[in-house]
Amino acid sequence: MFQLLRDGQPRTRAELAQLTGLARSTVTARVDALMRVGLIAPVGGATSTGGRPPSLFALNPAARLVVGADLGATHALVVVADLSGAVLAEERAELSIASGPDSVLGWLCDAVARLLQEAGRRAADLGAIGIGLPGPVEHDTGRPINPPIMPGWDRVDVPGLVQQHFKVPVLVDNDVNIMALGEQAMAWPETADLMLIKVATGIGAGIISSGQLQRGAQGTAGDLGHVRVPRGDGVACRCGNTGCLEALAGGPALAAALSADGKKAYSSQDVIDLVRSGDLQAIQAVRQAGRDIGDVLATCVNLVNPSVIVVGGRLAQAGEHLLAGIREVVYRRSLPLATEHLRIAPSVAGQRAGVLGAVSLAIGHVLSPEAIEAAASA
Amino acid sequence: MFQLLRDGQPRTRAELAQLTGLARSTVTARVDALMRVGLIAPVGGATSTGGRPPSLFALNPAARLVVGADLGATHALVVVADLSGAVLAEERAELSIASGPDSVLGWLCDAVARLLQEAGRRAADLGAIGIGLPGPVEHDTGRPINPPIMPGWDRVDVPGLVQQHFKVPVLVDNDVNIMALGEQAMAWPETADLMLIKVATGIGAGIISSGQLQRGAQGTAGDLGHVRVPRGDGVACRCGNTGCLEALAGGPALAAALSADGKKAYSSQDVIDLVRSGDLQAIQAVRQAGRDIGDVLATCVNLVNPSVIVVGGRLAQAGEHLLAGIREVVYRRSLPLATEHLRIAPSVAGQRAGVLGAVSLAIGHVLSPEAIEAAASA
DNA sequence: CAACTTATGTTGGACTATCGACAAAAGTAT
DNA sequence: ATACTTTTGTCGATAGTCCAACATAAGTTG
Repeated sequence: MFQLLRDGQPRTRAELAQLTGLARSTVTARVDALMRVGLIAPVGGATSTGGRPPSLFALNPAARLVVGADLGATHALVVVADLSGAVLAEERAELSIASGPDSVLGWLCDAVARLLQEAGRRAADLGAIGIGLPGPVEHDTGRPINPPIMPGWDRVDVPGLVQQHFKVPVLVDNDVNIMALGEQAMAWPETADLMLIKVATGIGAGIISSGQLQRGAQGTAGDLGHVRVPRGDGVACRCGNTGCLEALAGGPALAAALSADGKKAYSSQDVIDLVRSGDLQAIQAVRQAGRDIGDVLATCVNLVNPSVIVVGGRLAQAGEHLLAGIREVVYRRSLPLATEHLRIAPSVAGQRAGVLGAVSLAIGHVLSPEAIEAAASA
Repeated sequence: MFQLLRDGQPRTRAELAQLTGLARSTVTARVDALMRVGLIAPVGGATSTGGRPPSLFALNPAARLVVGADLGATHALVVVADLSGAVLAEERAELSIASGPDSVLGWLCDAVARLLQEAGRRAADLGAIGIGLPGPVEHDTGRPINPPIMPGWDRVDVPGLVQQHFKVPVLVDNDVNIMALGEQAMAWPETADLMLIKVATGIGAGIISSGQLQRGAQGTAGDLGHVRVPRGDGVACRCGNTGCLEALAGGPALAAALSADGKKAYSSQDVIDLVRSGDLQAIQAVRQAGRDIGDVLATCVNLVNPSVIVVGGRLAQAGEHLLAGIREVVYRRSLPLATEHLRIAPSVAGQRAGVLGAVSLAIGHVLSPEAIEAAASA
């Protein structure tokens, strides 16, 4: 019943009675309980229609706080947000994930403490913490599993470490997965089948199907970086194989290709700068990268049949060129049935997709029926 | 609580009380209710351990019947089964799906009536009907959507037509999806992430992820037949595109390739016969088809990270050659993380996978908590 | 056969959820 | 101001679920 109020839309008791089919008195009782806990709050401004004006109330976003953290390979972003997903305070740091769990999570906990103070709230107001990590994660336990770029993190009990400082549920997931959640929360709330493609140093996909994040048997679902593409024959990849998508269309690969042509491009950012400055070669390279990615995505579209593909990650910020390349191939190669209603759109959240997804994950936990039940009965 | 008995394993009241944490008296009450409805029945043979011997009981498979139907392009198979999935009677027919819904579903209903009689049961014992169709289906409504090889079926209300004869829930799904369900029920009951590949005239995948069948936004998920493969450059496909997997590794494609070499191969069956007779060229062709399919599957494995891939469909009956080709490429091309615990296995159910999946779908509906609740309160 | 052990059946009561009806509140229309 | 309308608050009645304790049944063990 409370789930009706999750959207944050104000309702009246009479409306709820109508929607749930319960008696008005029952609705009143439950509303009272939720009000006492503070999860819902009255909101003024109800106009009478000839009688006593109804009293509106809605989810109280300030009832609890959540933390969202996006820990990347070389940088980290942490925010404190309310239950509506509005960011109250944030902190960014250049921080190498390779410095290990103790160092990184230590910084994280310190940052959370600072952000709470900045927001003028206390640790007791925290409802949950969501964390995104750049590698495979066993979501049920919150442990990274054989992460390639996170030395020292293998099977570390991340929730346990964080809970030494904050005694709240800690939800950990892959960074691409939480980006997918973030984009869905921001831009596609009605879409149950969404696929997010992150194109940066690596290339990965986060899949939301039937409204549920698909993590796969070992939590490695969506790893598209090392799929073989025909055009890549013979190109060596850091993974040891050849012909990987990442070795062809990843940021470092593009930079290398351009610098071989005499351009000054050593990083993904340089590639983007070149594109923005109108460099034709760079534009062509990015567009071709889009085509290569599209080649793989065409298969993915046929396989999972999403209704939206969101393209995010650093390289997606190089204008429409990447998107154009992807669209070009996907719409040509995928089945008409699957592409008929398929939209391919740029990321809305951009660099904040990850952290917003972590927030969304945490909010989802705080507002889950079980958590609400526990809060209301306590 | 009833869900504990779904597995069919006999339990005692005391065991159930232990497992559910409920009081023994509560368990007794519920057990009585289920017994009155007939859904569970006593099963003898309990040995005492020093006191009064416990009375065992378990799901009563005979309580309800279900119908499973696998309607293929040119043939149809219908069975009546009990709640354990045991087939009580079956009927097969050479029947073209292209003869239209009225004709095909008419035959289906007649066949069900005959099978019920054969099993000595009445229509009132029916709990649900599961149907598999060779094309995309909108599962919620049971309507085929733009099916390529089912003229006259577009958006037809299949459940409605069947329910004119049998007033029970009718569940419709894609044939590959129900094959996946069938294999899971038969051979991999513990596996939550399973992918079934059907290799026959067409090539398709049924994906079960986190225990749930993935149907995609329009119900076309798993359509791998028209993915482009590098080796297929220039080969025309019936879909109008070129380089499709199906045009290279589908049954007709293999037959055509072999007959171009002077072999007598006009159908998928001929190819299988050649392989079984030890024809080297045919074996090589099938193995190469396996490699081509493996090429696509490698991408799929990285994307959905299943723990089992089951290879079924007509061409999978040509011994281990197809499987060998698939394994060869998948284990080379997919990420070590994803293949570490991946098993690639032949179909156990074979030609009956589809119909058993339809049975499984129907049983799942009959034994769902809602259906049980409704039955117990009635 | 008597004592003991284990499992099942039964009963009355506590607790909760929900409803329907009535009373009160807070406006509008005349 | 008065009547009317619409919404909200309160209270007792009812049904359903679950439990704890007791009584009974059906074996084993000495």
